[in-house]
Amino acid sequence: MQVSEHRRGPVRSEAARVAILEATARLFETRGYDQLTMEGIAAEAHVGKQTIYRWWPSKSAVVADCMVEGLLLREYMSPPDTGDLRADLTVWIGGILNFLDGGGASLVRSLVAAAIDRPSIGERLGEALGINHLLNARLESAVDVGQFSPTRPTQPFSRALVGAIVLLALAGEPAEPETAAQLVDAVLG
Amino acid sequence: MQVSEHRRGPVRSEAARVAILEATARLFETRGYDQLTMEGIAAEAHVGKQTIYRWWPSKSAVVADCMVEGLLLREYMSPPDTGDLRADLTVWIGGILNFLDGGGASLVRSLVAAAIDRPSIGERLGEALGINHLLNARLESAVDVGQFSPTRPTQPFSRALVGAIVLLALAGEPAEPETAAQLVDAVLG
DNA sequence: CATACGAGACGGACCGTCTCGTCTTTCTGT
DNA sequence: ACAGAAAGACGAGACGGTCCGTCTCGTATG
Repeated sequence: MQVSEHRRGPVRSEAARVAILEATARLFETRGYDQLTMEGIAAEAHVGKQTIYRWWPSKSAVVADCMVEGLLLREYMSPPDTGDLRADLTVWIGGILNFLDGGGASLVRSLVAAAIDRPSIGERLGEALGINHLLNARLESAVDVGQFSPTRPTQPFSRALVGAIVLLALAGEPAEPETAAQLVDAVLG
Repeated sequence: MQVSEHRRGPVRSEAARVAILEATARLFETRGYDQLTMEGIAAEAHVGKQTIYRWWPSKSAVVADCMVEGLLLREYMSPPDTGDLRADLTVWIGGILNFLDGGGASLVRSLVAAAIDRPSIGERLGEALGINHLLNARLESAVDVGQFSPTRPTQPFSRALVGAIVLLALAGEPAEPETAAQLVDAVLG
């Protein structure tokens, strides 16, 4: 029984989809979230506005798909693993703080704004940025070596660490050199 | 040499200032931050738009002053002090999570949105909501009783705890009963 | 022949500025 | 001392501008 899986007519244009996501990522990184407009995306991607609205309900949904596709951030997401948890976390957070001071804070603010606008982005943000995956994996590895107590739940720990970083990004104050080490000392004990 | 401290003409109307802040707080709590408009505030406060723009540069600046005046939140900011740090933090965070589940999450999301729009609100948020003051005081108290290591910096610890709560609010998922205890276990160790 | 596409017109919401006429406070001249 | 002028805050709202989200074209594709 040959059943057509497609309606009649042309299928969704992959070229348009990619062009929209890439244009969004491009504008997002240069202009920030609130300067990002549907009309701007359409123009940048050489696409009709209706083509965006046909597949995404809102600006933040487009941004969310940009993250899922890995077009945003991707770096700064994977803590190193040299066997020394405290040192690894300090280096990792130090790198993130440098990124924040170098203009990354506004990008993070924009991502949080997108997450507020559409809570599902918040989950994707957390997952895509490795709150659960990469950082948790590093913590599990530390448990095996006896550097992290098995009684401490890793997921809430990761949430606290990432939450502190997000608050630092929201505050917008330049981080002191010792901020990373202090944060690690504070949460590791 | 009599030097006048005032320009000529009438002084700023305290009635208008209070009416604007109260109208903002009222609309903010019922409508949320993005539904809050300058024109809506002006109408609700029976005030000309120019009177708002004369004293505040933006919507988020008005919201910031609402917080400074204590017209927003105020509860949920003071952790108890029974002498048992772990229990106190668990109870305190549990109360906040209940508040978030009961509709408070969208209010927090709106406040974070305001903080993004104007970073100075972020600082005021932190200060006014007790990240530094009340929670730090509770931690210092715990240091005196030997329940919190003096080598752990209290300010970054507070930031991590509040950051975790903010992320929970942004995620929008209802909190499990054990979430508060898990978070405390994760950060206290 | 059904449907996605690029392009863009359209009404609506809200922004931030401005311009009214009115009222209140302080300075100036007699 | 006292009238009036000067300055500025006030409520109200008109105005152009930007962006939204919907819609309607004609074209291209399966």
